[in-house]
Amino acid sequence: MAQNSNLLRGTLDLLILKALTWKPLHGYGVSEWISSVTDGSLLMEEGTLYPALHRLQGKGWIESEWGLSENNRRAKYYRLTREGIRHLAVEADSWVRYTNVVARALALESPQP
Amino acid sequence: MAQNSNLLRGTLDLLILKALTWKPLHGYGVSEWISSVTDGSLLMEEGTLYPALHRLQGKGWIESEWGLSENNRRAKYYRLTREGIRHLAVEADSWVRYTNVVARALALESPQP
DNA sequence: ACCTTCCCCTTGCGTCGCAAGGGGTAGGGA
DNA sequence: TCCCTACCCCTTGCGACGCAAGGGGAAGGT
Repeated sequence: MAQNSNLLRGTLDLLILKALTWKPLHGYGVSEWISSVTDGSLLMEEGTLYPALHRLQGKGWIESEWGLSENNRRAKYYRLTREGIRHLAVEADSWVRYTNVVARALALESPQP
Repeated sequence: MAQNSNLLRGTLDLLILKALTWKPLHGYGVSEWISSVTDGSLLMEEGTLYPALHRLQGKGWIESEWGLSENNRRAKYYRLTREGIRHLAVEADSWVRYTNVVARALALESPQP
């Protein structure tokens, strides 16, 4: 999948929040999760990911805590806040409705071959 | 539908190009088409639309010609170029694949209520 | 004469993905 | 021992672009 930043823009927060619904993850883990659930087709640059995490924390949707990773490394673990859970639901719903509208528009039959 | 510019970003070009698959339209007509096929749920600001049209023309995907509207007004009509048609197909396909991947990720069952 | 609708445009601003840099540590292999 | 890879965090500069807020002008009705 070509890296289309315009597409990512509408789903980045969504994907990160969704990743954290299972358990607290560090940034690296989030990026691994995203890569895995998209069959490696979606790569997230670190220069995209980390600022995004800080942004989400600034909005109060996630909170962080330093800890130790499974590989015995210093890592910052992020967890969803109650507000983050709520926001994820709202934004996911809005995303689904929006994409449905667009999909319907694109599916309209145009004239000519 | 809340005006989420992050979502629009990935679909604006797509919607404009799709609108022009029927027949040449002026900017105002494009915005009317989009509003109509989305049941009025997607409003496009003029400060968004016109620069977008110029951008698409710059890429060679559409071309323009001054004419007279049905209301007897001076209007610039845009039409798809051959390249524009090709690009629309490619981008639409990429959009569908991308949204499918994301939809699948969002549909994964998270633990906890 | 005015007002609404139609139709075009630009500037300034803020957001944000990305490329390109930076740094540091753990563990294994040469 | 030394290096190399994998892991893990971060920032700066830049460009792209949606949007709010401005602008202008002409047609048709009241």
